[in-house]
Amino acid sequence: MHVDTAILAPAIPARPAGRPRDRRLDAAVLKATRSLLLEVGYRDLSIEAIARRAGVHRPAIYRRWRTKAELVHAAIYPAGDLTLRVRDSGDFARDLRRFARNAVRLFSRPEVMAAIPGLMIDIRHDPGLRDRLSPRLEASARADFAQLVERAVARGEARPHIHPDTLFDALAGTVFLRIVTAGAVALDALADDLTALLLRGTRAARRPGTKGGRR
Amino acid sequence: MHVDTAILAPAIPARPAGRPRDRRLDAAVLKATRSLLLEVGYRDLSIEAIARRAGVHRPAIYRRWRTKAELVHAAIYPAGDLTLRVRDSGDFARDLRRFARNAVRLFSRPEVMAAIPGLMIDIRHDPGLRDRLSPRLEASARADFAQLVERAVARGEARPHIHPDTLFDALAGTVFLRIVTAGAVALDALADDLTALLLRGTRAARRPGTKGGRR
DNA sequence: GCATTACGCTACGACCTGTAGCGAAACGCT
DNA sequence: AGCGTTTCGCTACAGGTCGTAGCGTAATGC
Repeated sequence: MHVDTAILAPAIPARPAGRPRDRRLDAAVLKATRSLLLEVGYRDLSIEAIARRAGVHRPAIYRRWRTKAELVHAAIYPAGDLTLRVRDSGDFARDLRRFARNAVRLFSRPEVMAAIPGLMIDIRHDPGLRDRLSPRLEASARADFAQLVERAVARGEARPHIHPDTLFDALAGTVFLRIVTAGAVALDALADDLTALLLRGTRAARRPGTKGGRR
Repeated sequence: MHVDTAILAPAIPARPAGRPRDRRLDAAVLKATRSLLLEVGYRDLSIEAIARRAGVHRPAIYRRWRTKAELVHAAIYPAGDLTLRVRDSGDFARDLRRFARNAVRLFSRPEVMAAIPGLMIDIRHDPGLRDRLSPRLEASARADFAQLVERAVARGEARPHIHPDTLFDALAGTVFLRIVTAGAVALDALADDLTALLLRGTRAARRPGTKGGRR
């Protein structure tokens, strides 16, 4: 956005000189990207087809986004970062469950699930891409989450030495892998189950006296 | 392999009639696939380039594998399924840690990490592909893991009502997401950290008392 | 008016795709 | 020996995408 430009290069005027870009083209291209992403998937998503549907020519797209990955990222943003944020409610268990459910909602969105593996590929291909996308994709959500954990520790609701990033990955990664391997089924149950698992751990209650649960 | 053929279609003789395939071509193609996958990544991996490097023509490849996804799967198998299996040692905590470390080792392999997002994309694209790949990629490892959990519950080491699939996803998905977002750094620490998290949960200890244990 | 940039549009060479077809080779079967 | 079948090396095809270059024209700031 123009805000970014101003921040990154304050010396340059807001209007860069020359004919300004037509914002309607941006919107048309992003919309076409989203719809085509759902219809044909990331692999068969071609700049050519996007341009056709948007009623634009390819050079207009290349002028705005360097690669398909950056275009797709722009098209599905801000789905990623925002929905993974959780306000501190003062009840850590509740916040964790809310985070898990947000993750379920996020990764249940077909266009998100269609985009993420593609972005993973292209990020692996071009390390610079990670630096460009990561801040908006997840880095800021991570920072928020770390605060959440820190406060829960301060309140005595969570053990110290919990690594927020590990917990973050455990929540998001679990939901992601489940949807990839099993599809979008029984996700409410997964969110509750995962929350309970992360809160209590796998261990049996300290008194195994009544241990014969099953068998 | 020929064993599969015999199992899947016992009526068909082991030798299907006609000129037999040259196994050396299989090997050359798979080897070329692995090396090219590392060099150019899944996206830019073309059947054409694989054929060139393997000293083979494209039709010979298409005769063996229907799609790039199936070829890549064949090329990195059996990395996936085997290394995620853990024998029951009688100590659940130990087995979980071992599983986490195995996941780290598996997803640290560059060719595995280069292949997986690509397979995710193509699986999403062609649902039949999932049915063909999943059994070897992870379904059997899941079944093994479920047994491990069941026994731990029977021994009183784990709570009943733990969902093995959730725990499986929590282990594998966490490691996967971490490596995708942060790269292959500090993974030993992650494995230990994740294991502790899943065993004990996030909650502060009620009475730390004589516990404390390691670290 | 001048410089600059975006736009519509066309075009280019390069590459990959999936399939078809040719003659020859390698097997099982009769 | 002959037949049917399948693979192999090889060539070729039509179709698509890629990323860029270039044209004339439009829209802005100076």
